[in-house]
Amino acid sequence: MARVEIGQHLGMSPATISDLTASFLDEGVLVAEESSDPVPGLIRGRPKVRLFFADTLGSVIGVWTGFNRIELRLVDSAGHNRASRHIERPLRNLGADELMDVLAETITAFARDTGASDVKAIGLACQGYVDTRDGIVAWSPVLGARDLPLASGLSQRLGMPVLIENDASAMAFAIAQRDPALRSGRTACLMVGDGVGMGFLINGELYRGARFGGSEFGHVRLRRGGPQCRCGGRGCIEAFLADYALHRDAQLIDHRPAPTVLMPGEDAMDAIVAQARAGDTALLNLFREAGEVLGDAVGILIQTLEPDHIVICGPGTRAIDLLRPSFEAALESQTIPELRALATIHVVESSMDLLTEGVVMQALRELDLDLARVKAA
Amino acid sequence: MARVEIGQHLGMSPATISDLTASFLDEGVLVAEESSDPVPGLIRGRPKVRLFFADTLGSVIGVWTGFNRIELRLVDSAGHNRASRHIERPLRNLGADELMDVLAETITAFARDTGASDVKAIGLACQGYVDTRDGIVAWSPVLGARDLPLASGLSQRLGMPVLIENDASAMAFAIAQRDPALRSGRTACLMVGDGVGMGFLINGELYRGARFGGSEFGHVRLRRGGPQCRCGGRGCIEAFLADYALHRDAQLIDHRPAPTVLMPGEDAMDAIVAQARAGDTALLNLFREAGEVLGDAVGILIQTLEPDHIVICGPGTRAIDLLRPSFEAALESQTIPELRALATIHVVESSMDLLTEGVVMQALRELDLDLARVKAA
DNA sequence: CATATTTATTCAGACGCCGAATAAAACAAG
DNA sequence: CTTGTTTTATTCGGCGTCTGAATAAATATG
Repeated sequence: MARVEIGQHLGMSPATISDLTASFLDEGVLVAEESSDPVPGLIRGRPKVRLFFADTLGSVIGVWTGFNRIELRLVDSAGHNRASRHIERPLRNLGADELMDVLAETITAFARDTGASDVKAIGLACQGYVDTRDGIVAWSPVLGARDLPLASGLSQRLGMPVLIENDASAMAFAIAQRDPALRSGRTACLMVGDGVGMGFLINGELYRGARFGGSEFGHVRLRRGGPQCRCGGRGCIEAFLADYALHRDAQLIDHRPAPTVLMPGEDAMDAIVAQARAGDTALLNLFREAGEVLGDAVGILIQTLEPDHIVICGPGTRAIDLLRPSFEAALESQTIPELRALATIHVVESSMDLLTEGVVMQALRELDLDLARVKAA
Repeated sequence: MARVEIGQHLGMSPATISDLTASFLDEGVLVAEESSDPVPGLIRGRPKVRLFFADTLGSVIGVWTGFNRIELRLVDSAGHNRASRHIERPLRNLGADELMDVLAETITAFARDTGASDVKAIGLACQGYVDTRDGIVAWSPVLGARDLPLASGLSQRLGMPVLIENDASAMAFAIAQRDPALRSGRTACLMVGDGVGMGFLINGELYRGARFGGSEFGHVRLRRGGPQCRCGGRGCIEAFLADYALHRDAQLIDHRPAPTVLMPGEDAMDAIVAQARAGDTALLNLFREAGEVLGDAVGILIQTLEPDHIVICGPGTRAIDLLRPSFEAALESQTIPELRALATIHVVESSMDLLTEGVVMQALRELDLDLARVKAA
């Protein structure tokens, strides 16, 4: 954050950083820290002056569209969280126009209610395969539509640039921004929640596939003839680990009819976990199997990508204690020890509101790469 | 190859290329094409003069160590193949020193016999997880030893730099050098032969994992409790598709005892394929299952990495006609159509001697990145 | 032979970055 | 209070890379 530190990060001399930052300071894009350190301790020498982005350059709204929920967050140009909100609203099977109308209205209402008059861009994270270059949702387990031009549609309605991103990718990015260790080397971030997604980072940058999207790792088939998945297939990783899958299978154990609501709420999931922790063997078995699938999944990632870091995150980590024994057994039974030893496994109990932070940061980065480069340091 | 083309590839102006190449031409590193095009056709304007690397700058020997075979190739600095040889020699379970002695002697004899007195470096491709930075074979299904410092050991014996590489990575690199389309975007190259390996290229550069190695995708477990694999596990992709696996299972069908030789020769494999093509239902079943596993494997790659290109190569392609129906069915049944459509699937009937070409090119690239940059264009 | 077309080279200049010197801002010691 | 030490920031001359414009070179067309 201080000029010297920026230089070290970027491998450039302090002189260069002074040159570059001078113009930004003149323009008011950056501001220098006012106060000196209150208790600088035993450090000698001229104190470093940290630089921050000004908070007057406009703000960005980050949005996550879940299965039956919308999360919103307003962030100013200094990166400060100004407001956030979540709304219960089923989005499944809306028509394309209807969906975009609902999203545009929700975003407009959020901006109005929070008094945000300087919104410059929208970052939107959603489930499925997202073409981040053209702003198209190519495929989604939630939205019925395929090849939906979501970014242009929203951009037209809102009159500002809209960037869309896969939700697991946004989460991966957010988590890596919090932990510098995850920004070096290869980090595979498995998000378990509404579904299962994977964001993959190489040296802090999101891996992009053939159509500038991320991975659909959650729909890798692990068990032939396994349980039904939202994607229409059977035996996908998601069909064992996602909230809807655990909830459905828990209902089936109780011989209750298949649940009418496809996506359970947070409290329904908490109840299942509590019942399992209390010793319900049938439920424990369910989590044991889920842990095994998680171990198989992480094993595939390790054998295929040799990552430095594996992150398991999202609401699904609420039951990590129940998953862990079978997870570790499955992982060990199918990975080469030398490779397994290379990857450190992190469990990050992140909630979905971290995700909106990620999509905002990614949007800022895309919108102004020069600024982002300085910020990244 | 002509200056203008190099500039277009590197995104630089022709002026810059002239500057850069001028010094190389003076030093004799590059040579300009003498003859004008014999039949330039209907092209107007001053004809382009192509530049080549001189063939007098020394040569490189590329080596592949298989299960019971060593392939050698001598390439001069212009990239011309000067000589090649293969030797039947079981390498399994040799001690570390013994193995390196054998390799050093084989390479020395090859250089002597071919009159190559200007060998500047060795590129060596082998199976297993290779730390390409430190030149260490961290794990290998062939060599018993683990964390074997193969590069330094051979370098000491031969008195020249030795670069080692995973064999599937080397093959991927070689194939991509032949087809420019594979050098843009993401290319996953699945090599089926002695074992199953995968080389992954991003924009023509080999993907490197946490320890600067490639993937061990062949040892992803696809079928719990499946057949025995060389790695000690069960149900790995390799345990269905590799030559040794097909040969073993073919023997078992005939109620013959398990074969004593672990790795069958090319003619033994050809015999099995011929028998299957003649209509042997049990063998056809074997290939059907192998094709299914191949489809599952490619499905995982597509869902995880969203590659632009999938290449299936290596000796195992000899039976691609037998694999294809079940391969395509398995692939279709478990991939999201939008993602599957992004990846074009190439079957390249490459033999292992292409591999030595790849490891030489990779070695040249590592040894002199500046030259390689020009050559890549 | 003039014209068009494409390739290659020359040259002055822009741009980014750096090293060394210098200035600035703190603390420590006498 | 003065001097020295330490670390941060800025200034400035200069080096190296690359570029655009102009020019030269080499071929085909009419």
